[in-house]
Amino acid sequence: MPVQMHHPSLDEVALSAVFAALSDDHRRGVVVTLAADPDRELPCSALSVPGSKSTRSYHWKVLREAGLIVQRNTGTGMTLRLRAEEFDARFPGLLTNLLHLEGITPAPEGPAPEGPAPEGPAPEGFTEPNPRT
Amino acid sequence: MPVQMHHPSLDEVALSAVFAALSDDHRRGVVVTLAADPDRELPCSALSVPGSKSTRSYHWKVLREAGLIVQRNTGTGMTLRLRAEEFDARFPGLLTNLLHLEGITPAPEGPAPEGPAPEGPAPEGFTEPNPRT
DNA sequence: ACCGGGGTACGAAGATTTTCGAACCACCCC
DNA sequence: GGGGTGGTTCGAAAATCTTCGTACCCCGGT
Repeated sequence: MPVQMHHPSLDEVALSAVFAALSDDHRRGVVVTLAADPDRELPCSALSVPGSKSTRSYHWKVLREAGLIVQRNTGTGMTLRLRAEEFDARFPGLLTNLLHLEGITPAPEGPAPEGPAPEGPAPEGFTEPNPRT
Repeated sequence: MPVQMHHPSLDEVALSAVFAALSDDHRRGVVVTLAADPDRELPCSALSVPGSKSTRSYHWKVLREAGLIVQRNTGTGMTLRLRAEEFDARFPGLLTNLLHLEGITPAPEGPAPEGPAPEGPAPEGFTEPNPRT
């Protein structure tokens, strides 16, 4: 009924909701597409989610309630915008990592051409959190 | 029936399956608990997943089919081991990021106390993938 | 003012996930 | 070898997620 629907504050969204939202290929595709856009905002007519009007609307809702997008009303039509900064503040690195996994941004670690840095926290591999205390 | 059940190869698991597996609090708890262990392996009697025997077994199966764990038979009882290296090779950074989000490992970027490095790829914030080409 | 495009909310039907009990299997210990 | 412990699998029941049609709303154009 309101011309502006409800968007949760980022600290009331649970990690479970985020993973659930991202576990669907179409929804994940929307996030990736938005992230790849310079404005991180696109008319939802530009997003490739199959199904009827109501089905598409349902998916926007899931993404909205996971804190991933804002839906904005633009007279005719509507746009989806990725809540990139807010989201990254709440779940640091998640979005960034998703884009790496989807190949949108290059992996942070190509094979280092020279000069390995055995000092400092190497940002690659799976560094054990608790190396045998 | 076999004494050793089927574990998928990592490159036949889809990102969707991983997110679906991690969207459950109990299952995510298992992954985090295993990751916090120095051996990344624990008897499944040590994991805190509520429910009947069959329910617990069902959750191991979901995690197994997401490529997250290996189930090993130890005479009496059974252990779950996190497939950390393999998994990280297939989905780089995902596990690492999860541990940060769950507060198991410190965030890679505290507020740098001194000497900001405006050069080089800053590993924080949500760096735009495609800054307005 | 009416119409049409684009969207949301609400049920209901269909598909998938989660839970459980029962049947069964493998191993250890007495 | 028999019994108990710890686990898997198979259905079936319950809960949840997904899809869709319908009703309704808002806005812009004619």
